Amino acid sequence: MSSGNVKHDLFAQFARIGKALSNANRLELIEHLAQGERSVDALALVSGLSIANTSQHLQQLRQAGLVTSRKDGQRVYYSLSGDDVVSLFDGLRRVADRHLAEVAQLVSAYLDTKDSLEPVPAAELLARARAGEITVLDVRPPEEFAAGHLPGAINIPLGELALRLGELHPDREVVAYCRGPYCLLAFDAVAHLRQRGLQARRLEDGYPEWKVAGLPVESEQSD
Amino acid sequence: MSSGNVKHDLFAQFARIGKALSNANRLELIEHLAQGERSVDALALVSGLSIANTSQHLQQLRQAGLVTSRKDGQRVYYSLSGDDVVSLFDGLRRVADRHLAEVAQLVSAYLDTKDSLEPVPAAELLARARAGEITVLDVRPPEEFAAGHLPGAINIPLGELALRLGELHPDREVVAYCRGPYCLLAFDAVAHLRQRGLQARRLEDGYPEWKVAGLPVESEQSD
DNA sequence: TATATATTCAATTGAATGCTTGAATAAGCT
DNA sequence: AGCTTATTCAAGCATTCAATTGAATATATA
Repeated sequence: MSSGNVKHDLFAQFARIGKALSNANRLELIEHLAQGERSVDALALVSGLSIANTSQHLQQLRQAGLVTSRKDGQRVYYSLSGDDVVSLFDGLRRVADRHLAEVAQLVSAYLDTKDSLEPVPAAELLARARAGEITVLDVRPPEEFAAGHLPGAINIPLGELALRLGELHPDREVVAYCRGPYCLLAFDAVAHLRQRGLQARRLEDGYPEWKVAGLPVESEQSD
Repeated sequence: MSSGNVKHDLFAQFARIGKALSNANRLELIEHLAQGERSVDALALVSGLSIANTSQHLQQLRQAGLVTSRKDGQRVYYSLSGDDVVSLFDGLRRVADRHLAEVAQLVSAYLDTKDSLEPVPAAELLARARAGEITVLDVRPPEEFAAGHLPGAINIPLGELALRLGELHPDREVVAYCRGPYCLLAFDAVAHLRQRGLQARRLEDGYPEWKVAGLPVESEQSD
């Protein structure tokens, strides 16, 4: 009995975390937080939830130990409570990928519709970027950007795109890229930008392919 | 919008898995299944749930893609759908360990009460085992047992203990051990056996310590 | 001191969850 | 064919959840 109770209590604690992961909106918040500390209203904006609702979900995540918060001035910043949360989220994604048929369907549908976005070949990007006709957008995290990126590219991670639209020239076509041809970040970015009325396409490949092809790159140091 | 919907749908799928992990009883079922394929009634027995309730939880786990089932004769055997489920569960446990104060409290309370179980020193176990006064019980998984175990030990993984009590001599004291001094399997086994009215204590250390101390071991090959 | 801004709290509503109970399948056994 | 065992299905009840709404705290700015 004593062992049984403690064990069950322990599982009940684990279940609190499972419960925190049992809602799509909370998972979306976690994904945004995986890119760094965010305030409540920034999270509400990117997730499309009301402020109050966002706040309440964040509190549930905090009670489950998945996020922490700090108050600075009149706003509260939330962040993931550790890298283990990221890998837990990854584990969730991986299991879903492998064992839920619905996920495979969604992903393939996703990629299909995206092919209608007419990707830009590397040579075309290079020529038009040199001519100043396009904005080259790198949607990877800053660390990866710093390690190397396309010449003249500006770096706005996908999660910050909604907040930093002002940094893009409104009349110039945007060409987005990320890690590789199947990296979803660039798809998302293009879809997002088009929604906002900008002209946007994605690079046919990603940064690694570009580099391997011997095309010019920049890194923070060489700048 | 299109991107937003697909993305949200994708998260909704991930959330299904989170939901499956949001209940203590389901987590307990997963833990048992991590030790191998089990029938519904075996799971109901070890988890203390009603048959119908167990069946329903298992169906939820199956719908979330975490377990699969096969029918053999008149019974249905469930098993985890992959190793990724085990590591997902591990991730859950790890996050809980690190970020939930309640878990730390429970675990320390657990270990405290267990110290009242007066662990058996290695030398005493060796002497009394040779004299045939005690049953030496290894509660680790069969693979680990096969790789090496204490001389004369019998192997009943913790999850099977409830089902295989009959294999233990009812009047002989049982000394249980597992991986190490903080391995909870042996604690659980002792608590469980005492509940069932057997005399039981645990070895002070675990198998690795025993082996390192130069005490005699057996393995399946040398048998 | 008044007035925004950012966040949280509290109350409410409709839907979902966990568990129980009793009936319905379905596969052996005699 | 009957009987037993193992599992699933279906209905019902108390509890919990997600989201909305409007009010309540803080913290800044004028």
